[in-house]
Amino acid sequence: MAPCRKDGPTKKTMNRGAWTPEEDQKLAHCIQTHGAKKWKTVSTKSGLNRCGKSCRLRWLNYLRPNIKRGNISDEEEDLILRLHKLLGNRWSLIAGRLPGRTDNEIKNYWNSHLCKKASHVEEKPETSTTQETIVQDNIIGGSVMLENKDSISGSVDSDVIFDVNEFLDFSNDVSYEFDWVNKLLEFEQIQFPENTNI
DNA sequence: AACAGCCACAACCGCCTTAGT
DNA sequence: GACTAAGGCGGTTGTGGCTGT
Repeated sequence: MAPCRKDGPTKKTMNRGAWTPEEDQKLAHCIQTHGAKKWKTVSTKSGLNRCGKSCRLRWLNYLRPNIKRGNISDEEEDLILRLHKLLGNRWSLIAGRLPGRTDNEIKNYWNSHLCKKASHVEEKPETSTTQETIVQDNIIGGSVMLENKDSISGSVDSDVIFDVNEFLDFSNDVSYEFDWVNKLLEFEQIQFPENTNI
């Protein structure tokens, strides 16, 4: 969609750039009243000369409660690497598995830190892109069917089936639970035992 | 001390999807 | 079903701070 629509303030008259503490305060106050969904309403009622998208971004990335900033742990980093391998640049999905982290933060972290790391890993021979293709090919139609691929593993003796909707449904996860991660890592180890030491 | 280059990150842009009419 | 407004997402850019020369 267009960033800011014709009705209301135009691009030229809108506030842009860094947010001030006063703006943050106004935004937080307005969201308390109107909720963090109706961004058009929030942007107009708050008196901020910002478009709804800008308000949304500011809230989601900085003002939202329970946000973790900085200090991405080794565990989280490893998780990001693995998830990126599995999901690609689906930052919102990846962020959904890291409580308190935002897609923007993860995206930035990836671009500035992990991108190099990942490409370095890929330079090594035997790091298969085939497996990625297989995983992606299998995430179709609401379920993930991971079949026994002799050419890759040869040691798997049964099909593994995930419900991708369940797998990617992050709505119920509040705490830092690793059940799903374990599931993923187990799968990785079964399918690609040679590639578990990222 | 001054400058250049690099890096990290906040914010913006534009496309796509979804919801409402 | 067509149209419009709004939300969501990923890519990109701008800028401030840090580091090396």
